[in-house]
Amino acid sequence: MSRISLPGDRVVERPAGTTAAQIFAELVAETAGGPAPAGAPAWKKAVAAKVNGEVVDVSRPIGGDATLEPVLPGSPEALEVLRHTSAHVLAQAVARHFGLDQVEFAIGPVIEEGFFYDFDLPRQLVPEDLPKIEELMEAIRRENLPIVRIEAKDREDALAIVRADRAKSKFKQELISSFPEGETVSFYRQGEFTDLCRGPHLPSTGRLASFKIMSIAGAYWRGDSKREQLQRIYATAFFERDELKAYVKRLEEAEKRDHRKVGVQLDLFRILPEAPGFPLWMPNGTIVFNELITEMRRKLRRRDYVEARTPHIMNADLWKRSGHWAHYRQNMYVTQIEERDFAVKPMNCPGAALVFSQGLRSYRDLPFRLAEFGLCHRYEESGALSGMTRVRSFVQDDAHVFCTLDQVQLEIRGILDLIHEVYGELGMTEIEMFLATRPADRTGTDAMWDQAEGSLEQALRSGGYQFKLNPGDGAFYGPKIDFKIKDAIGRGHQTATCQLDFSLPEKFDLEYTGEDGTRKRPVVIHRAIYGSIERFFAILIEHFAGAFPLWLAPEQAIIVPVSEERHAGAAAAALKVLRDADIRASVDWSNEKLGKKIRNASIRKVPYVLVIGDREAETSEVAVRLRDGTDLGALPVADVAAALRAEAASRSLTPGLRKNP
RNA sequence: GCUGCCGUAGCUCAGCGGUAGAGCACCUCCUUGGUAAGGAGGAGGUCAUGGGUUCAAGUCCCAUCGGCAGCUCCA
Repeated sequence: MSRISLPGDRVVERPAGTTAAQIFAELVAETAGGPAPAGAPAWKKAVAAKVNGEVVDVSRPIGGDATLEPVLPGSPEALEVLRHTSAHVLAQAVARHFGLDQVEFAIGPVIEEGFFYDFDLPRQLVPEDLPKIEELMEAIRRENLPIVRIEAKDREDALAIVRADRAKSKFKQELISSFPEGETVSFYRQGEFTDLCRGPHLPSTGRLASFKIMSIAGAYWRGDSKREQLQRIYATAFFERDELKAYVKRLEEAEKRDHRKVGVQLDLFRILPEAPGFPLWMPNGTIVFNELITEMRRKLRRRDYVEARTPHIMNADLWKRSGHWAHYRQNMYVTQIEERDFAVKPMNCPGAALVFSQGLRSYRDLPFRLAEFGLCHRYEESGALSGMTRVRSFVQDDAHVFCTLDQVQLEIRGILDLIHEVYGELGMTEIEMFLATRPADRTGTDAMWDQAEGSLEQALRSGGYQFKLNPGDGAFYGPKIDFKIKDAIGRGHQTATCQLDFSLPEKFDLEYTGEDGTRKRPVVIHRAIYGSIERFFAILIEHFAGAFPLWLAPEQAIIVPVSEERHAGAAAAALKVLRDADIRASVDWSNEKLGKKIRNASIRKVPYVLVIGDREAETSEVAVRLRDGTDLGALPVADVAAALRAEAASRSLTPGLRKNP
C-alpha cells in the first residue's frame, strides 16, 4: 500500500501502482470514503499530476508513499503540458499532411509564448499549408486519441523503437545516441504517431484546447548553421479561446507600436539602403535624442560626473594595447591613413583610459566618473540588423568610473539607483537584472574576483534589488550586472549594463598615487544607462506607442486658428508666448477645416492642441485639447504656457493641465 | 553570414505575360470652416539594380543590393 498525501491534509491509502487519474476520479465522485478536499470537483480537469513535486502524466502509476496534487488549467505547469502535447499534435498533423514516411522530425519544445516544431520536409512549406495543418490538428483533437507513454529498456531498445517506426528518424537516433547511458528514454504514442519525448502529456488528444499556427521560419538542427536546415512551425495554445484571442490581439497591438513603423509615421528616423544599419536621425527624432541626453547630463552633473569626448578614429597601436585588435577586430571598421592602420571606435573605453591617464592622478581624484556620449561603430552581419534595436552605429551614454576596489560597492549602488531612477521616471518598471560571475577563462586573481563579485552582490542587496545569477557569464575582465527590459512585443532587450574591469587599467598602465605615496592601480566600472540611445529610443517609441510625454515630444503644442485669416494675429501672438516659455510650438496655417487640423495633430501625437477662434482671440485665450481628446475649454495663453513649461521641466508622464473636477 | 519570404509614387498597397493604378501626403484654385478627413484640378514611378526567356516582362528565370522572419550574435 502507498500512503498518498493530497492537498487539504487528506491522506489516502491505495495499492502501489494506482494512478493519479484513478485517485482524482474517486475524489471527484466522492467515493473515496470521507469528505473530498475543497476544490476536488475541479480535479477531473487535471491535465497532469504533481507527484512529490514532479509533474507527471496522470496515468503514471504511483510507487511508494507520495504527495499528490493535480495540475489544473490556469497554472504555468498545465499550460506547458498543454503546449507540449499541442506540439506533438502539430507534428502528427504535419505527418498526415505530407505522409508519415516523408517527414523527418527534429524537436518540438515549449517556448515562452507557445511552442514550435522543427521538420525536414520533402518541400518548402507555403502559407496555404498552414490552414490545412490546423484542420488536421483539429481532426486529431476530435479523434480523441489516447496518449500512451512507452519506456524503452535502454538506449539500444530506444533506437530499435525509432528504427521500427515508419517515420524517418535520423535526428531522433542522433538524440538518443547522445543521451547519457542509463537514463530512461521514453516515447509518447498517439494513434499512428510516436515521438521521442520526456513528457508529461495530456491524457488524450481530445483534451487539446485553443491552438493557432503563428508563423514558419528556417532553423538549423541544433542551432548549428553548418548542420541541416530545417523548417520551423511556430504555434501557440491556450486553455481558453479568449486567452488565444487576447494573445493575437496583443500581437496586433504590438505591431502597431513597432518602432520601425512609428519611426516612419512620425518622421523620427529612417534607415536607408544607402546606409544599411546606420540610422538617419530625422529632425523630430533628433529632438528626442537631444532631450534624452540633456536630461542624462543634468542627472550626471548632480552625481559628480565629468564629460569628455574622444576621437572616433584612433590608430592600431591603441587598439592593440586595448586588446580590441586581437579580440574584436572582426567587428571593427579598419581604415588607413598615410599607410598606417587606424580603426573606427567600437567602444569608448580606450579613449576614456587615455583621458584618465593624462597627468598623474591622486587618490583624492577617485572615484573619477567620466561620461561620454560616444558614437560607436560596429560591424554587424546584415542578417542581425533590425530597425533601431540592432544597428551598426549607435551612441552610448557611456561612463567609466575609475576607483579603488573598496569604492566599488558604493559606486555600483549609485549606478543601480540611477538606472532605476531613469527607467522609473519613464514608467518602465519591468527591469530584470542579472549578476554575471567569473567565467572559466579570466584575468585577475581569485581574491580580486571574490571581492568584486561580493561588491556587486552587496550593492544589489543593499538597494533591495531583485536579481538573477548568471554563473560564469561574466566578461573575462570582470563580473557584471546586465539589465533587460521588455519591448511592446515582449522581446527582451539588453539596455543598461554595469561591468567591472580589472584588465583595462593593466593594459593602459593606469595609476594613481595612494594616501601612502605609492603608485596604485585603480579598477574601472563601465556602465551605460540607456545603453545605446538608438535601441533605447526604439523601446521608448514602443513603450509610449509614439505618444511621448511632453518633455520628449518633438512637437509639444500646435496652435490651430479656426480661420487662418481672421485669427492670424491672435495665433501669432500665442505662438510667441509659448516659444518664450521654451515650448516647441507651431501654428497650423494650412487651408483646412478645424476638424482636419485636429485630426492631423492627433495623427502626429502632439500632446496639446490649442484652438483660437473669435471667442479666444478676444480674450487672449486658447481652447485646450489634450492628445486623448479631452477638451479643457478656454484658458489664458500665459497660463497655458506656464503650465506646459512646468510639465516639461518636471518630465511628467501625465498632462499638467487637467479638467477641473 | 545561412534559410525562407518580400521589394510598384514620399507613405500604405492593388495590378502577376499585352501601352503603369488607388487612397493618404504634396502643389494650385475654390471654400473661412468651432474639436479626428470640405470641394475641384495638378504634379509625381526607366515597377530595387543587372542579366536572361519571350513577338511582348512589375508580371517568368538567374544574379546582386536592400527589407522582414527565424538561426547565430550583441549595446
